[in-house]
Amino acid sequence: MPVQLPCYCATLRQAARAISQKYDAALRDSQLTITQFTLLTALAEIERPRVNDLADALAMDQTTLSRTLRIMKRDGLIASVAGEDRRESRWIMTSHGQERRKRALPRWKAAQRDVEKLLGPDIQRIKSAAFDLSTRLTATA
Amino acid sequence: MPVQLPCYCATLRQAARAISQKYDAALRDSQLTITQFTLLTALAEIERPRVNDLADALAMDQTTLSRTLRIMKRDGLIASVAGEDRRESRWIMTSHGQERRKRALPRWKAAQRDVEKLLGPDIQRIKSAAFDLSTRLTATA
DNA sequence: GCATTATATATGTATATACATTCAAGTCAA
DNA sequence: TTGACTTGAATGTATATACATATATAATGC
Repeated sequence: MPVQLPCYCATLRQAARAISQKYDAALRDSQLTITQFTLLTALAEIERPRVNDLADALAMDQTTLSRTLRIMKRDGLIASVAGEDRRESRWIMTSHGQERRKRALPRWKAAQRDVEKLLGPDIQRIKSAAFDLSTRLTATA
Repeated sequence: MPVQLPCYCATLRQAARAISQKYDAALRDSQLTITQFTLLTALAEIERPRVNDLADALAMDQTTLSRTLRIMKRDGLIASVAGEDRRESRWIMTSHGQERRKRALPRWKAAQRDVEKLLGPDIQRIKSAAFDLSTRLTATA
């Protein structure tokens, strides 16, 4: 059994690891990690974002995202297209990516429901508190 | 600015990333990551644990821990000693590890206080909810 | 005793993560 | 217009993470 730690960071990391394992397992058959699924979802909602737009929206480091995008491009899930500025490139989902996301969606939804059952109504509170924390921490950084 | 995502997993990962950056930055001068600091703290409290004891207590995968311990051993922070069973080894903090942890403690405490200020009393709720989640998720796994 | 099974840990491989730095391209001021 | 500065993204390097599997040792049943 896990032990109660005084450290907020360690406790949050614990929870993130545990929930990630659950979601990754749920998505395994769909050949997507939860990170990749999240990115595909972001691409479904943000119009031709640059790496930095995604980094901002997802509170991820640009260099982290850079490598993740490369992997997903290699696997044909996304593609980069030229922007106006020759430095930047814009990212879009390929049809292959769209298909895979579509197949993954019900599994993701099932995982969401499982977590809701597991935690009860607290889940909404913890989610908004977690979001608050990200927002405030990235703001002061 | 980060975007509100419906995914519990993505939101928790976001928060874990953000808070980890804060703690890692706070501990940088002490030459410890928050992961390593957490492990040293565990070694201060658990008597000669095996890898699996630590994995259980910290809700980490045994293979993950295996690599982290190797790094910390390489850096002289911890040492392994023989157990009764020839398969297992038991882990202890070295005096070097104790020193480094001692130096890191005030920085860690400062980070804790900062987070408390940033989130207010919600922090306790999110912490216990996060712990609940780990416990329940690892129980059903 | 020996084959089978169980347990403790490590390794191969792959993604996830981020800091420091580099590289390329755009902006702007003198 | 060119040199300084800024900005967008990638790379070098290192830790963090976990699944599948391997390895070594112990326990167990016959």
